[in-house]
Amino acid sequence: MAKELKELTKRSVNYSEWYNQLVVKADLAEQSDVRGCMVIKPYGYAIWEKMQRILDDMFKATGVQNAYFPLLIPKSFLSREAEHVEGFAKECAVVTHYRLKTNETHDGVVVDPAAKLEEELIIRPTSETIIWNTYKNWIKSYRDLPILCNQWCNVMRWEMRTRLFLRTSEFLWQEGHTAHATREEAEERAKMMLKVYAEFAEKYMAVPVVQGVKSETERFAGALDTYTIEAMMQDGKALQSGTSHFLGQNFGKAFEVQFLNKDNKPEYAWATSWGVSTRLMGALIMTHSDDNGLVLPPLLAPIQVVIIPIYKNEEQLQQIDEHVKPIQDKLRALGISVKYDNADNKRPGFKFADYELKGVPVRLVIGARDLENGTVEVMRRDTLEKETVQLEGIEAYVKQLLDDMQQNIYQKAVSFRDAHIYECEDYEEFKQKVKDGGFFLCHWDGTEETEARIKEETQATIRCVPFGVEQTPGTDMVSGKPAKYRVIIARAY
RNA sequence: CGGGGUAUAGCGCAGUUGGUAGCGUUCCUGGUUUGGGACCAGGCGGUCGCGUGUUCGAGUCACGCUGCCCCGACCA
Repeated sequence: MAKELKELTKRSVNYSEWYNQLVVKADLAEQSDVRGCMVIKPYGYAIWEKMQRILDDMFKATGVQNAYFPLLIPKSFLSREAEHVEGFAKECAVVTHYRLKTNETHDGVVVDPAAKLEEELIIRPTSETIIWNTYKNWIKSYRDLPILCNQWCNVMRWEMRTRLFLRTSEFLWQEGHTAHATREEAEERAKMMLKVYAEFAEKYMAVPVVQGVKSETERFAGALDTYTIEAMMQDGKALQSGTSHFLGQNFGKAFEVQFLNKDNKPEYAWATSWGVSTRLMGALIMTHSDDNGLVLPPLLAPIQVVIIPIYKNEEQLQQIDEHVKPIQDKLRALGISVKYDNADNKRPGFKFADYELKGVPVRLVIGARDLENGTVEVMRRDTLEKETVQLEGIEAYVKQLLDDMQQNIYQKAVSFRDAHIYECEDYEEFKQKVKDGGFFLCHWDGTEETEARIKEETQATIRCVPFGVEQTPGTDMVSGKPAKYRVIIARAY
C-alpha cells in the first residue's frame, strides 16, 4: 500500500495523469466496468453530499422546491424544440425494448424482439422536455406562476471521451426548471441562480469564478441566453462549473404551456433552467490540490480534524485514548467533525501521508511528549506547517484555524487566477501564450467566423462575456474589425 | 469515427534467437516495531485479452477480432 500511494505523479509533469491518480488514490471515485461511467466511493460521495446539502438550502432560500420527474422521456418530446434536439440528439441512450429472454442454448439472455416498444424512450440527457410537458397541466392562470422546481437526479449523455467527474456518461446533478409570467421575471431568475452558484463556488468550495454570458455558439441548446461560471484550473484551463439558462418562450411554445394573464389573454410561459453537477467535484480537486494530494476547504471536508496517537505500547495507547476523548468532545461541541485514528495496523507515518492525500484540513498528533507537556502538534494541510500548541483552549484554536484555512485556500486560488488573466491585443502573441493556459481578455467583433477561427487555430474557445469588467470598445485582434467589448478566451475542459 | 500506443497474478511490470511463468507490491500468518509512507520469516494468488494459423513445441511469430489508454472531433 505504502509505495503504491507514494507514486502520485507531480502536477507539473502531467496534469491529466496527476488528476486521475489523485481521484483514485484519494478514494473519491473510480472508473466503472460500465463504459464511460463512474463509481463514486463513500469518501467522494460524502463531499458531494455536503455540497448538495448546502446548495439545496441556498435554493430553498430563494423559494425553490424539490420535485422529481421521470428518467425516461418519449422520443417525440425531444423533437418538439428544434434547437434542443439538435444539441442533444448525438449523445442520447435509447430504450427500444422492455423484455429479455433466454437464448436458444439457454446459457444467456437476448433481447426479446417481440418486446419492441412502439415509441422509443430516451434516457434523459436533461429534463426540459419532460418537465415542460408536465408543466402544461399545471399552468392555467397567471396565479399558477411562478413555478420554481428543482430536482436532484442522474442524467446520461453518451460522451465520446470521459474523465472522472469532469465528463462521465452518467452524472449526478441538480436541474432547476422555473416557469414565469413575464420575460423580466424569468431573466431575473436566471441571473439570480447564477449568483447562487457563484456564491457557493467561492464561499464554500473556495473556487473563484468568473461570471458571464455565453456567446451564441456556446449557448445551451434551446436557450436565448446562457449564463456561466468559469473557474480556472491549475494548468490554466477553464472549467465551466455551472450554467443558468434563460429559455425565453421556446419551451412554453413547444409544449403549449399557455396561461391567462390578468387581462384574460393567453400568453406563453417564460422559462429558465439551471444546473450544477458532480463536475464541481473536479473543480474542487483541480483548484486546490498539490503534490501531496487533495486539499479540501474546511467547509466541505467530510473529516475536518484527524487525531493521530503516537505510542510505544498498549498501555501508552490507552492513556492517549483517555486523553483524546475530551478533546474530541470539545471539538464536536463546536460542530467540527473529528476522526480519532488509533488503528494499530498502520504506523503514524503512513497515517500522516494518507490523511494528507485525502485532504483532511487539520491533523492533531499526540504522543508521550505531549502528555507530559500538556501540548499537541497541529498541522494544517494547506501550508503543511506544523506547530506545537498548548492543549488548553485547543478547540478554539482549531476552530479559528479552520476559518483561516478556508480564507487562505480561497485567496491562494484568487491570486493564482488573477496572475493568469491577461489582456491581449495581438493575435500572434495570443497564439503563443494561450498554449500555456490562462484566461485571455480580448476584444471580439461578435462574429461566429472569428470565434471559429480562434477555435480551429488554437483550440481555445470564448468562455464568456464577463460581468464586472469595465468594458471599453476596441479592435478585434483576429479580424481587425471594431469590437464593442472584451471576452474571455481560454482552453477548456 | 480518424492518428498513436497497449493487453502477462488484485495493482505496477520483466520475459533474450520460439523450449512450458517470473519480479516488485497488495493480501494472509507469526514476530519485532511505532514523532513522516517499518522490518524479518513464511504463505495464497496466472487458460499470458479472444480466435485462427505456422511449428515437435507459441507469452514470444503471422493474420483477424475485442477491450483499454493517450491525442483529435463531440460535450457540463
